[in-house]
Parts: sequence; structure tokens; C-alpha cells
Amino acid sequence: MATSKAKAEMQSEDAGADAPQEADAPQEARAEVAYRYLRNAIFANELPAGFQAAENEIAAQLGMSRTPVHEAMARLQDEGFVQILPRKGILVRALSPADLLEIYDVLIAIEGAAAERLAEGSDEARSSTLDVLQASTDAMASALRASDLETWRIADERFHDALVEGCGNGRIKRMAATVSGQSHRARRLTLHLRPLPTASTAEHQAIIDAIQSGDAAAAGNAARAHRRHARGQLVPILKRINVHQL
Amino acid sequence: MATSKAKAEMQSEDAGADAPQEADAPQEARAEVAYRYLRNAIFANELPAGFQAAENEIAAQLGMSRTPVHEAMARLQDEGFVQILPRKGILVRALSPADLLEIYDVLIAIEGAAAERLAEGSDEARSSTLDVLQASTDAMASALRASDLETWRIADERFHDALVEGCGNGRIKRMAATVSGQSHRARRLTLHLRPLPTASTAEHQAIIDAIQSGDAAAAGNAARAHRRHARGQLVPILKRINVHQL
DNA sequence: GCATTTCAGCTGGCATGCAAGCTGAAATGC
DNA sequence: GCATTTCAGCTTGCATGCCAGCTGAAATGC
Repeated sequence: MATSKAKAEMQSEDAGADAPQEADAPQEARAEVAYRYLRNAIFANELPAGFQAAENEIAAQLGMSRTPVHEAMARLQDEGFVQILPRKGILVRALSPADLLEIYDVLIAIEGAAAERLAEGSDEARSSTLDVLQASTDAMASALRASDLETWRIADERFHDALVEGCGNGRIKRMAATVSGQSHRARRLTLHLRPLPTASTAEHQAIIDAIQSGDAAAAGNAARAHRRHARGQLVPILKRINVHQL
Repeated sequence: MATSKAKAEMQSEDAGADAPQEADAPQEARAEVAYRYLRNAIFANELPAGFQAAENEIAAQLGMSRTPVHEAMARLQDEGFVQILPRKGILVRALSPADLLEIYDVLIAIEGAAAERLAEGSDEARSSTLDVLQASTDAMASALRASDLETWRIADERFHDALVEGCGNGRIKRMAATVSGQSHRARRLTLHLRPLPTASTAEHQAIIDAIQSGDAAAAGNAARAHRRHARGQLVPILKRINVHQL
């Protein structure tokens, strides 16, 4: 598309009226734009597993050259979303049950550590995070009563994001973002296939209470137990429906 | 250097007789070579914290163009080793005590999870890893008796590498490699400043025993306690000597 | 008709060229 | 002599062009 467009336009400003734009920040790097676009497209299943494309096409679609797309692909490969087949193209990877097991192991460990840190943090740092945690948990409870699973899912993700966000450890934050991003794909698919997550509210509340009382060990254990529980529900479902494509 | 060299030579083969070569693999990517070279150089303190350079110079030194160096730098920035100052150059980052605290939090969590997985693994998978763990621990004990701290350090790193290597979780492996790589820098510096690591042998043995008996919870707790102990020794030292440069 | 070979076309990896922007020092105004 | 301004020289970010190598299908031999 738009192959004959003048290059002067490309060079001067963003040139993709057809490209999805989240250019709120006035001057952000092309490579970053490409990365976020591709990541979102994979999450939203616009680029389903098994999808294959050339850097060329994606670059054209985004109105930029291959270079920033290439850099974005390298990052996405690092994070396990795609696989670069050296002279065949880009392949969007599927998430196997084995992958999910790996991901949950990491989440159990990382969020447990985050809860411990949070419980040991200063009162000010805790209180603002605890507000979000409590609000998310309340929202989950009411969404569950209304059987609104989509709202429940969003509140649940907000809870887990706030947990690692508030722990004050940038490395934990980054690792959790990478890994939980991967799990979100699976959770969306299985959301309506598993039993109603009625236990989640109580488990979240237990995490909140332990953090509030400053009991690091209890907070870590509660966070780990919660993720273990979720893993126990999720993985058998995936195995049963034998997903090769997410 | 060699600015007037013919371009034909550059294109055809590797052109740096002056560049450090680990080109054992016949046809491996330039970007990978650059990444490994820079990472090692930072570890070996050939590029100390605070060092600043342009992609240009490093590319010339490695006998390649800026492109693969640029990609390597992006990865190194992701992993926290360098900072790209948008139009100023590459800055090798220092490791502050706060960074080390973050790193140890992650290591505690990740290696704990690895030990748990390992304890739950099949007998065959466990036994080969346990051999390495036991051999490393024995080597540490004898090195300690001989007061050979350098040998001790190498054996200790082998133990921890084997722990995450053997757990069978690729994501844990990758994350641990990234993060523990960062901590190695600090450990080398502080190796001779802290009390003799006499407790390490027993702690390692406790981890081994728990894995061998298949007690996942005990293995995880032992691994976490070991890293917590190390953190407790290391961080005060760093604070005391007020390192801004590692 | 089938197996083998060849070759054209596409792929990503890298080199190079160009542009935008910050820095710091020289030049100018007072 | 000091403050202000300007501008040249760096830097990285990105576009583009070239190259080697794999793929798959057409062409050839039998």
C-alpha cells in the first residue's frame, strides 16, 4: 500500500494516516512505536499464532522503514512473542501449556517477592498502592456478582499490575510486565472456560491484609498461593482443549 | 582507525585483525558478537562505569559497522548495563547499592522457584544436575580451606548457574542469567572485603539435600535463605565503601 | 511419469548515507 | 572583561541499498 508515496513526506513527519497511531507523545522513537503496535496486535490476536510476515510488509503498514521494525522484532523475539526465521520471515509464536507453566512459575516467584517488598515498605508507599489494590478487589467482587467477566478480568489485571508497580523494584516491574503480558493472552482465551473465579476475591483480600499488617512472609505466601491456585485451574483447561494456536 | 581501508574488504570477510575475535562459530551474527564482546568487557571492567563512547568508535574497534553495535547496545540497555544518551553517546552504568538490592530480590525469588521446580522434577533430570551441584559445593569447601577465594567464586557461580540451568524452565534461566550477570560485577569487587563465606557450604548442602529428598518447599526456602544471607552481607559493604563506580 | 537438478525470487543482516538535535566553544555586543 | 548569541561538530535514529542464503517450483534427464 502507498508504495508510490513521496519520500519527502516520510522523512518529515509521521506518514501513516492508515497506520494505527498512539503518538500521544510528540516525538517518540519509531522503534518504540513499532514495538508497542506489534505487541498490542499480538495480544489482540490481530496477529494470531502461526501468522507469518516479512519485515517489509509490516514496515509498509506502519509507514516506516525496515530498520525500526527490525529492532522491535529483536525485542519481541527476546521476550518470546515471535520467532525470526532467518530467511523465511517473522513467525508469531503459539503459547503452549508448557509455556504457560513456565510463565506461572515466574509469576508466582516474582509477585511473591513484590508482595514481600510491599509489606516491608514505608507506610506512605504502601497506602497509595493499597488503595488501588482494595479498589480493584472490590471491583472484582461486584463484577463477579454481576457475572461480568470482562470487567472482572480488567480489575484483576489492575490488581496484579499495581502489586508489582508498587513494590518499588524496577527490575521486578519489568520482568513481571514481560511475563504477565504473555499470560494475558491465555487468560483471555480461557476466561469463559473455567469455573467462576469465586476464590480470587478472598485470596486478594488475604494479600492486602498481610501487606497492611506489614507481615512480609505472610504477604509473599498469600501472593504465591493465589498464583498457584490460578495455575492449577488454567493449565488443565489448556491441555484439554489442546491449544496449539492462541 | 583504518578509515581509508577499502570497503570491499569490509563487506567480504571479517576485517578486524585488531578486533578481539571469538569467531569459533563459523557464521555467527555480527550483532551477537558485539553483544558478547561488550558484555564481557563490562564484566571485566575494561569498560568501567562512567565510561562513555560513541557507537562509531566501538564499531571501528570491532571491525563492523554501527548497525550491529546499535542493536547490541539496545539489548544492553534493556538489561541495565548501559544507558543510551540520545545524542551524547553510550554510558556504562554504575551499580548502586539500590540496584544490588533489586537484583538480590529477583535472585531470591527466581532461584527459589528454580530449586522448587528442580525438587519436583524427574529423577533423571535431577541426578545430573545434583552431580554438578554437589561437585561445585565440594570444590567450594576445598577452595575455602585453601583460602583460594578466586576458585571459590568460580565454583559458587557454577553452583548457581547449574541450579537455574537444571530447573527446566527457560524463562527462569534467561532472567537469572541477565540478573545474576549484573551481580557478578559486584561480587568480584567485594569478594575480598567481606567475611569469609564459611556458611555458604552448609547452605548449599541444605539446598542439595532438600532437592534430593524431593521436598520442594524446603528446597525453595533453603535457596531463598541462602541468597538472603548473601544479600545481608553484601549490601552493607557496598554502602560503606560508597561505590559509585563498579 | 518420476526423481533430480537448477535457478529465480524473496528473506533478513549489515553497510552506508542523510537528517535532526544537543553541546560547547568561539564570536560578538555592550 | 562579562554576558549573550550563534554555529560548527559531534551524536544517535532512521532510510536505503547491497549481499548471501534458503525455498520452492520449473525444467531437465531418464
